[in-house]
Amino acid sequence: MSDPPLVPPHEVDPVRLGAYFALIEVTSLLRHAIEQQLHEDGGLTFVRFQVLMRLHRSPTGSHRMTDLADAIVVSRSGLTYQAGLLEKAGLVARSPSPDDERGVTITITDAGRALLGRVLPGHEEVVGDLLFEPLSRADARALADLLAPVRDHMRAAPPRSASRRRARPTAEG
Amino acid sequence: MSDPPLVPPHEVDPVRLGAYFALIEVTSLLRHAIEQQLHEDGGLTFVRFQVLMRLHRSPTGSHRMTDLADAIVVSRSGLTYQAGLLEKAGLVARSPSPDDERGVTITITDAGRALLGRVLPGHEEVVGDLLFEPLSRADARALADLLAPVRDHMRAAPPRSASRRRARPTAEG
DNA sequence: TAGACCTGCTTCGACTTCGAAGCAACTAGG
DNA sequence: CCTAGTTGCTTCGAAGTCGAAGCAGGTCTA
Repeated sequence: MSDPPLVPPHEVDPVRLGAYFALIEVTSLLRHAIEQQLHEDGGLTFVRFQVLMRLHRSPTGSHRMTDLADAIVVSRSGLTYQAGLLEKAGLVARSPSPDDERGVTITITDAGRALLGRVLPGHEEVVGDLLFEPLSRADARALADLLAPVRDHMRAAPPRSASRRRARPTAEG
Repeated sequence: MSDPPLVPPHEVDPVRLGAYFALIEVTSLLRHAIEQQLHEDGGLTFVRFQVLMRLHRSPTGSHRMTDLADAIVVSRSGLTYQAGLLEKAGLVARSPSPDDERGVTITITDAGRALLGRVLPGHEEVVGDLLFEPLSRADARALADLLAPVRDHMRAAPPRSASRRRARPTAEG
């Protein structure tokens, strides 16, 4: 008798819990719907779509591989794989970076932009219907204003397993 | 000359765009950090963690497979796979549902709850540090209040490729 | 009760994803 | 110029994910 509790009881802020759960659930559902639309309308996955979008929105139409991987939050090897597929499909081109021989620059092609043109309307429709339908203009702005600092904070935070686990306020610089 | 533009120019609400991008980026980064912490602290993936959490928070400690798959937004086959792993590890048990012979009820074990107990502190730390650090209490509440209706709307929406693509207001019932 | 249909779960094959290891090219210090 | 260490990308094997197909168990209608 009197076993220690399997999950030590601790009070979790229910407001935070609700925000966290809703965030995970909303993006899971949204991503799922987006994947489906992209697949139907253009044979794309969300990752490949993000690659094309980032390149398309870049002034030069291109990026270094590593920068792109960080931007869309995917592993380097994962991006290599997807870039290979996109290249085989003629949607991007890869070339050695001019300044650094080991670097690879990935560039969107006209075919890539054309595919985006075919896929974007449906994409906007899905996002509009699912994410923004229940949100007023002010709500959308509020959401953006809440998430922007969070994103900046996460980007600034030690990218991977640095610190953590030693949250004690030590005197290290 | 005068080729048609590859991507037809259309005005996208920059506020919506910012909210959408920030949402995707924030959850991608958050999920990445969470996966890492769960793996280090308990050899769990996020999906397996979600399974255990849902079961743990259920009054009976159990769920039907299909309901659980819908709840955590994963395919049925995917859940079957993960449930197999969790069962092999002794963290859950599967049994035929009492009312419906083809249904399978999955139940968390004491070992499953114990593992949660070991993993949850680190989990809360990561979520707190990354997601909520830049947010005030009021911000967290605002975020939850914004996302709750979105979640409800998404849950209510036709789960998969229904309607869409015929957004034109036709006279069909 | 029979037949047709539907549902819940699992199996299967294809694809995606990751981290570790490998390789080429930069950089620093002598 | 060497050597050592670092950085950028790819290859490789292991694991996770999905949808389609399969199968057993329900449900409906006559």
